[in-house]
Amino acid sequence: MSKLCPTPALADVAKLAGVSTATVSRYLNDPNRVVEATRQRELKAVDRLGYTPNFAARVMAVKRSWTIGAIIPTMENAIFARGLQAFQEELHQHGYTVLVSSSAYDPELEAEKIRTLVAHDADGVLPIGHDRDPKIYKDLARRDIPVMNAWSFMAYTQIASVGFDNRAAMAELANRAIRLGHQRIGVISDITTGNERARLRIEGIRDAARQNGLSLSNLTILDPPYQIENGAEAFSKLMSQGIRPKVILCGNDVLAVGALHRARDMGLKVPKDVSVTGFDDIELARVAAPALTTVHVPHREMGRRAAAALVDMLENRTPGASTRLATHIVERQSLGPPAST
Amino acid sequence: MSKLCPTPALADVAKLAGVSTATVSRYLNDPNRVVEATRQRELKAVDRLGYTPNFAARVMAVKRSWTIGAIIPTMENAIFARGLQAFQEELHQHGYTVLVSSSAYDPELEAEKIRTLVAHDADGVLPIGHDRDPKIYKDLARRDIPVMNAWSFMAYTQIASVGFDNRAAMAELANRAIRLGHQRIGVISDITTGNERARLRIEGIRDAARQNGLSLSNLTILDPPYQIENGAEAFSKLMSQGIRPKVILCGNDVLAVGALHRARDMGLKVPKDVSVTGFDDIELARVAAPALTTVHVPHREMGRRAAAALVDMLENRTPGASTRLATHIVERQSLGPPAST
DNA sequence: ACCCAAAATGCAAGAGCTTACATTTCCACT
DNA sequence: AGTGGAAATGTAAGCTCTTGCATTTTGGGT
Repeated sequence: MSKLCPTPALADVAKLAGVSTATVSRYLNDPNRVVEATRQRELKAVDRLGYTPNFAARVMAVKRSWTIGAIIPTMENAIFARGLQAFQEELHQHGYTVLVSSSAYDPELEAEKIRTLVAHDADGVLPIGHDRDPKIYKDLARRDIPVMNAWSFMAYTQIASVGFDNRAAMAELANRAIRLGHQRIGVISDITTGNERARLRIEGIRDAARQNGLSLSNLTILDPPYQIENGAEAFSKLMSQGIRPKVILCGNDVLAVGALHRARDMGLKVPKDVSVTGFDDIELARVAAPALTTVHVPHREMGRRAAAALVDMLENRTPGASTRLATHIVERQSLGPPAST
Repeated sequence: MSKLCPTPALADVAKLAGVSTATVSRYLNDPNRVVEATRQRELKAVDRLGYTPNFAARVMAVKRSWTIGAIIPTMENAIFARGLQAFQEELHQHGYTVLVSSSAYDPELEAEKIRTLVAHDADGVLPIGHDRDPKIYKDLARRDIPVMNAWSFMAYTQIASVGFDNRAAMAELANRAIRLGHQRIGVISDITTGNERARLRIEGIRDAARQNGLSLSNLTILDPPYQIENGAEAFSKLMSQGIRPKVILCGNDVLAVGALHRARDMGLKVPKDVSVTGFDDIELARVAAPALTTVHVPHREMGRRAAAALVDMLENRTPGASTRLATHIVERQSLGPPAST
C-alpha cells in the first residue's frame, strides 16, 4: 500500500483521503476551510503517509517563500551572533525562517551569497553594512525584494538601515582617551574594504584627534583580518614603533582581546603601561583580563528592529524606515591615563 | 521592451534570444552543449534581462537541490564555527551550498529545523551529535536523505558519524588531573539533555575516577546552559561547597573561561589555588589568562571529513562510513597539582 | 417538501525549470 | 552533388503545489 511511497505528494494524500488535491491544499493551509469529516480523513491520510509539503512547489505556486536571508561577514566570532539570534526570534514570531550565509568579509563572495539567497526565493534580505556594488541593490530593487542593512545607521541613502553611528561612537571613545592625556594612538581596525563600519570608526578617531588639536601623524592604523591572533600580531607591530603608543583603540573586542593577550606576553601591564579598548561589548569583553573598556552596541535590539522593519516592509509594502540606535561607552579596566614616562 | 520584466524567466530569455527554452536551459547548465553563435545570443539575452534561474523551479524539475543543511546547537559561540567553516568550504568545492540552522540546544526546535531543511529539499543533513528522536532518523531514511552526525564518533549505530571519542578524551584529561594528585573534582558540564557528547564526557570523568580508585562522591557535577556567564556562576557554586574542589573540569572552553574569570574575581590563583580545564581548544583557550589546558578537537578536519563523506553518500549512494578522529590534550597553564593545604 | 444562498469541494490552469524523444542542421566523405 | 551520422535544437510532458472559477452539497426558512 501507499505507505511505501518514499516522498508522498499532495496527490497521494488526496487519493487516500478520497478528495481532490485542492481540498487537501486548503486543509493544509487552513483546516477550517474544510468540513469536520473531511478534516478527519485528511488528517489520517497525512500522517498515514507521513506527508510533508514540498517547499519548492509551494514557493513556485505562491511566489512567496517566507524565508529571509541574512548575510554576515563571519560566523567565527560572536559579534553578529546575538543580534542575529534576536533577528531570528523576531522573524520566527511572524512565521519567517531565516537562512544565514557568511561572506568571510569578501565582497565577491558576499555578492554570490546574496544571489544564492535570491535564487532561493528569499522574501527579504539583511546584509551587514552598506558598502557593496550598487548593482546588487539595483537587482534586488528590480525584483522588489526588501533589503534592510544592519549594524550601521546611514541617514542619506535609499536603503533602509537599522544601526548606530559608528563614527560618532568611536569618536566618543577616542575623545575620552585623548582627554585622559593620550597623544600617540595605535589603531587596530577591522578590515576596511567593503566595510564602511570599520572606515567610519577610523574616521571617528580622526575626528577626535582633530577636535583636540592632535596631529593625525600621531595615529598609526593597522587593519588585519578579524581574528584574535591577528589582534595580537598587530599589537606587536604597533609596539615595535619608535615611540610606542600608550593607547590602542581596536575596531572590535576580538581584536582587542588579542592585543590584551600579547601585552601580557610582553610583560606590559594594562592599563598602566598601555591602554586597550574594544568595540561591540560582546561577552568576551567582560571576561577578558583586565575587563575591556569598550563601546556597547545594542545587538539584540538591533536584530529585533531589523526583523520588525523587514516584516513591515514585506506585509505592508512600505518603503522601510531607518532607525538609529544609541551606543554608549562601557567603562571597565583597560583604559587609563598614560603613565608619565 | 522586456527590460522592464521584474523577474525574467527562462522563457523570456528564450524569446529574446530566439531559441527554445530547452536550448537556454542547456546553455545555462553547460555552455558547451550549444553552438558558439547561439551561446553569444543567449549570453546577451541573459544579461540584458538580468536573468537568474529560479531555484525552486529547478529543484522541482531535477529533484536535487545541491543544498545540504547543518543544524548546530548554537551559533553564539565559536565552538562549531571552525568545523562548520571547513564543512562549507569542502562542500562548496563540490558545488553544494550549506544552510545553517541553530537549535538553541532544544530538541523540539532541532526537530523542527530539520523538518524545515527537508522541506527546503536539502539533499543531505548534518546534525551535531546522535541523540534525537528515532522518528527523525526514520523519516530521513524513508526520504532517502543521507545523514551524517558530527562531533561524536559512535561505532555501533545505523547513522554514519565523524567525530571523536568524547568519553575517552575526557577520561584522559581527568586521569591526568587525578595523577597530579587531585581528589575532589568539580565538573561544569554542557547541557546534557539530548546531548550525548556532554554525557559521555561526564562518563569519562567517572571512568577515570573509578580507574584510580576514587569514590564517585568526590565528583560534583553541574550543567548550566552554555555561556561564559554560566561558567562563572557554576564556578561560584562549586566553590561554596564544604570542601572546595581543587580542580574544575569543564565541558568546554567557554564554560572554562567563565570559571577562570570568576576565579580571578574571587582572588583565586589558577592553577595554584584551583585548576581549571576546558574542552575543544578554540581560540579563546589560547588567549585566556592563564592559557587553558584543554582537549584539542580537530575541528577543521572533522568538518572536512563530514563534508567529504556526505558528498560520497550523495554521489555514489553509498551507505556512509564513520570516522573516528583523534584528540589530544593541550597542556597550557591552567592545570597543576593541588596545593598542599 | 422545496428553494436558495452559502459553504464545501472539484477542475484545471499555471508557476519556471529539465529532459526524453523527435526533428532539423551540419559537415566530412564518397 | 549526395549521403549518413553526429551535433544542435525544438517539443512537450512532468515535477508539486495553489487558486480562480465552476459545480455540488448543505441546511435554514417557508
